[in-house]
Amino acid sequence: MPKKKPVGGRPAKNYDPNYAAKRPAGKPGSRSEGHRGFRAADPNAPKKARWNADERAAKHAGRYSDEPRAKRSDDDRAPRSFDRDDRAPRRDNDAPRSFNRDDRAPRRDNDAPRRFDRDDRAPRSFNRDDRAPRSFNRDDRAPRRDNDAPRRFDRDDRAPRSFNRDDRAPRSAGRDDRAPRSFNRDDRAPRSFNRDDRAPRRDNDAPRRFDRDDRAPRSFNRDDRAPRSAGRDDRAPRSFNRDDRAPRSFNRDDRAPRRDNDAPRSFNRDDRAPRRDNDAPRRFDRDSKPAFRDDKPAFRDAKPPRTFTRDGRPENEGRASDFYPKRDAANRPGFSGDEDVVLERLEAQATTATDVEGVTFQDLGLGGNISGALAELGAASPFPIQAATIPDVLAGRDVLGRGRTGSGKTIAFGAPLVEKLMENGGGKRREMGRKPRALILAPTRELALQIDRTVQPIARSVGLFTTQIYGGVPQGRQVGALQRGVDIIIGTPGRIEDLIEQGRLDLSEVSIVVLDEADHMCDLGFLEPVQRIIRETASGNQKLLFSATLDKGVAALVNEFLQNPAVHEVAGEDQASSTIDHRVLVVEHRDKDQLIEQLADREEKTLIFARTRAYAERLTDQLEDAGIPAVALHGDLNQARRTRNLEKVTSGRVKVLVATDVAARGIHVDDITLVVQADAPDEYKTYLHRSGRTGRAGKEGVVVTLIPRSRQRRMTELLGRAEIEADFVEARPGDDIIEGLAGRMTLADITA
DNA sequence: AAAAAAT
Repeated sequence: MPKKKPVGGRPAKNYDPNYAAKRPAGKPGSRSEGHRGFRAADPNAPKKARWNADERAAKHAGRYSDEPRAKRSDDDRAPRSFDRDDRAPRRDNDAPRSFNRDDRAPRRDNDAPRRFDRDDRAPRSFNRDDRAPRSFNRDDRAPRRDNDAPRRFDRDDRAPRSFNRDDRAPRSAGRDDRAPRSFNRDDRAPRSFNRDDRAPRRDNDAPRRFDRDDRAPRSFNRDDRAPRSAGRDDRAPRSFNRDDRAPRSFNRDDRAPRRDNDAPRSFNRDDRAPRRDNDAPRRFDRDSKPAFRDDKPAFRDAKPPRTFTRDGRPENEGRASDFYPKRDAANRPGFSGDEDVVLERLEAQATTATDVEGVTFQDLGLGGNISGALAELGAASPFPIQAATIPDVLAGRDVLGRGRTGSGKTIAFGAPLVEKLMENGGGKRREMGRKPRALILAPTRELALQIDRTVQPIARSVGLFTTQIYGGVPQGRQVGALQRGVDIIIGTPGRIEDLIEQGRLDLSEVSIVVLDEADHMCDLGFLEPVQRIIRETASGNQKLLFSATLDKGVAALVNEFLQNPAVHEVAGEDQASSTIDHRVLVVEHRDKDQLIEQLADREEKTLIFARTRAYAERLTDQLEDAGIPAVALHGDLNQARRTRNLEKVTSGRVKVLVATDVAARGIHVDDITLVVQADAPDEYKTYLHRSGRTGRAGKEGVVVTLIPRSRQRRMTELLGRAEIEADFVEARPGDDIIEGLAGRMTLADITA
């Protein structure tokens, strides 16, 4: 029950210019001279009472126990619980905001907060890529607060939503397309907060708000195991290309000298030096990772795995390749390459398309139900990576698999995983509260969802159940599914750890662990949670690690958890066989936004990558303001909007998606024909994953990277590591090359 | 810098 600005009749004090004169005697007034409520402090007033320790303790009694709480002024915020079921007690994104409302309520009687709020957002528009982006870092608000230790108020301040409350009702009422989804209450409430408070900023926000808010997401309620959401995600790409190499040079010792001389800015070979400081911890961490050690047989002794055929066909002799290509120049001792790390050679079994001809999923050892489910998903016959890894997975081996983006990795681990569970499942099937027996970890929620869309129908075909465990949504439904009993968990690390700590998730019977985007899961920030989670599972169980850019980074996990893994990759997947056209535009910084606008102004789907959430958000606003419908995808959005925005692009209702690297890996959206990197990536692997969002299923795609002149050298090196050839062209807004890339001119004519 | 849990 938000406070409302009074309408007509009796004006509240803050709306009454004459209030100061009418103010009841004896009540305190403002101490600010010049404020209309100003009243000089009374020198004879009694000293203000202070809490002593006991009183304070009494006041807080019950707050952290079952004992009823002391009555607090904000207890009336309870109402939010009545429109949601499983979220009432503790949960989720909007909970903090509700606190916020109450804390702010006293201030909200006038319009001041709104102005502050706008001020808070203003810095964003100045955000260049190098600015601290996060809106809740607001030093400018600090002076206003004198009472609150907890930082989280900061965050809360930013969503002064009570106006929006008012906005919201009329909005949703007038909207047909929302009604059918009204069962999705969980998603709705959180949604309105963030967005709405931005409204004041714009003059023409109405159409845009429609764009963003009018649809409930659909993917949340998937814990229920509706078997029908046949995943279209994983099947598309049937091309046999390989997109990436893993080589990384290993020496970074040169960075100290470079960092020291900040002064000679003009001599910087690239613009990287000034940023170095940020990287330090991470690089340190990487360097400190266990290098490949000869005494660890895991990688060095990886034996050529069994052939994928079961009918006695000859083994693939002589196909073994270097899993990690040599980078001779960088490999020499003493050579200081750049920050990338060269990987130890690793024998991997390479499978080619011809090896797979005529092979069926049943040949590989999958049962009829599963093969049928795969066919329904559009996978009539196995891709090379699937043919390569499925037999080894069925044989119970640990497997490392590398296949280019969109080569069918999800089925490569998902299908045999289900087969194994079914074979071993026996009597426990469908038992209430049974413990999960397989775990699939992914780095982002969207990817976890997408994996589930593929794995769930396969699992259901043999009577197994999956559930998603990821953050940003109420946990009640997830916990409920666990209590009923599931076989396969698909999720992200944070919520999984959370539920383990709460005692609601027991992984002790997990016999298969899958890490999708395994190299990424070994990056700083992911590695440790992942290690902790894996340690919760049955020791010695089967591990499957997959990624398009699987590299040395996974050694930390391999050495601890894997035993004699089979290592597979797909041969012939080089950039020459790719369907992607790579371009680098050398641009003036001041032209960048306009160029992006011109590139995005096209009929087909465009994906724009920005380095920060703030920049992604700003670009989205800018495109919208220019009349180009666009949606954003980044971690500052609540999960409901993330899902909804992605769905808008998947369905084609919006053609432009502006994302951070949350969308770089694994996400499949049909028919993205242009990827624009508004900021160049720092790592070649990121480049490969981002560009892998286009050119899928053998279709053509274009990747455009915008860089400043100062970054040319660094970009050249990155492309070298990625083994990508790309033209560098200087470009200004309106140039033919821009028109060509956007499809308004024929690109061939321009470049020919 | 981003991502991944909330609070």
